[in-house]
Amino acid sequence: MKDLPPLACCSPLAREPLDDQRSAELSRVFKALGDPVRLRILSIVAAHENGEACVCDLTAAFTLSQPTISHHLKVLKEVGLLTSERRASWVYYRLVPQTLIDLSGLLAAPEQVNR
Amino acid sequence: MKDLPPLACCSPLAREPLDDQRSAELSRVFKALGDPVRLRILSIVAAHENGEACVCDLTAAFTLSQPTISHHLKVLKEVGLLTSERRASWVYYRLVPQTLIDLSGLLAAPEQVNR
DNA sequence: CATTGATATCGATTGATCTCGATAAGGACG
DNA sequence: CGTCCTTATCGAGATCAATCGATATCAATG
Repeated sequence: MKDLPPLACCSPLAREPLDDQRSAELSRVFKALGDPVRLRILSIVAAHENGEACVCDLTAAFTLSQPTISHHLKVLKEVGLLTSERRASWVYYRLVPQTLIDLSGLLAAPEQVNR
Repeated sequence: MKDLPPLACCSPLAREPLDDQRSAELSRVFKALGDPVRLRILSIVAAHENGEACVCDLTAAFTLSQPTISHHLKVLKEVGLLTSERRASWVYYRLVPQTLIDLSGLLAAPEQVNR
């Protein structure tokens, strides 16, 4: 039995070679993910009741100051990973699923991700 | 007809709430992706003949200095996104598909990524 | 409308990162 | 073995990012 030919293309990254502008856009989103605090914030928001968490939930989960959490939330919002909604005194954050799906699809094709 | 209940969980991020250590590991990989030059390097390597490219292919694709490209390659290699192999005078880099697949699977479940 | 509680913004500081030129190290080749 | 070519490492300069305390904004409430 012969070996299968190597895949011509192992990642969607290769199908659309990134030009300068696209790589700049994408890198902003990955850079936002490139901080442990921000990753945990996303994880907490995603796992929280109703898929949303207020700032107070988040400050409670870290030993960081409230302005620092607020800063990280702003970064995540600016790149389209989170949205926010004010309800009374509280601001609730939730994931933007499509952004995560887009990134996921860029890194690997769905058929590669079998679990 | 009633609304469907909201998904309990829209991203694998939520299934395994990230602890301190895991978020630190993961953020290192995302941080490596968080630079436009490095994203383009990955893209060029992936799209290159046989899925590999030597450093000279990469320096030719940028206006950056050779030490700068070498630095970015080191960063990508340290987090497991690239491997390298020396053949004669040249060093060839290629993607590590599993790392991309793992990240992809963390951001979105395969069934979310329909294309 | 003054007060209180929740969140955002500002300015400063400290530490990390990108980039480069200079140089070292690894290999081919005459 | 000296030279040349390719790649990696080093050290420095400049820019960027994380964090904090102080303070502003916004909404509820008495």
